[in-house]
Amino acid sequence: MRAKEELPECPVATAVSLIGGKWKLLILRNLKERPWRFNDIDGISQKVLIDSLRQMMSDGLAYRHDYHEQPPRVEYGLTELGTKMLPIVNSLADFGNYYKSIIEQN
Amino acid sequence: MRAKEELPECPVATAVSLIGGKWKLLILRNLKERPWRFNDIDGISQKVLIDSLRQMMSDGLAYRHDYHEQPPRVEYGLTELGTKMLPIVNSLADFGNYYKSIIEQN
DNA sequence: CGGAATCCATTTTGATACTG
DNA sequence: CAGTATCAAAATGGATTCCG
Repeated sequence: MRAKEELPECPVATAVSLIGGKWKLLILRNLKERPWRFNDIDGISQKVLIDSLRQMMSDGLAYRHDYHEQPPRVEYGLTELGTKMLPIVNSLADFGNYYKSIIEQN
Repeated sequence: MRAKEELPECPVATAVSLIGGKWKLLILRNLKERPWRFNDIDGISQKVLIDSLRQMMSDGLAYRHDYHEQPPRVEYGLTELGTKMLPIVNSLADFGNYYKSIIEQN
């Protein structure tokens, strides 16, 4: 979790600081569907994926569970706090669909 | 407006492609309040501001009105399509407020 | 498999000075 | 005031190699 002092005053800016960056919203979209195993996201590289996940974990939005198996198996998912972000994903999806429908009319 | 072919299939990815980047959501937050004149946004530089606004205009989300006065006066605002993004800003604000309230409890 | 660690290229962002 | 132009700095992205 962030320290209070690091957060902007504006709530929108606070949220942006948590899910900004090129990929976090898409990661969120995937985590929403199901806790999931490494790999399998669009065109994101391993480095960027793991970096993003670690930030989300340190912000209290995602968790990681290691099954301690061989071969390795881990699982990522949203914490309860993380699930509170789902309305953001939904409003993005709504707008995306609307935008696409407008585009297609023309 | 974007061409259909440039848009990702996923609606979330579509929305992210429109409001991604470090500043667009904050610009959207400001445009929401009122059509407004240049300058006066947090710590954003003129260059980034104008670059972002131009992208938003070319995507059909924002408009620019030039009053053709001396000294120059222009006004930026959201198009009707742009206002359809406001639920995104609202969900961000809701989450931001929630996150801050959690932080303060600890 | 699920990473970690490097190294580097590209993209974004930002600071400053200048113009009509 | 509302921008341009230029350049520097920083964030981000990606490829590759290595490890338990």
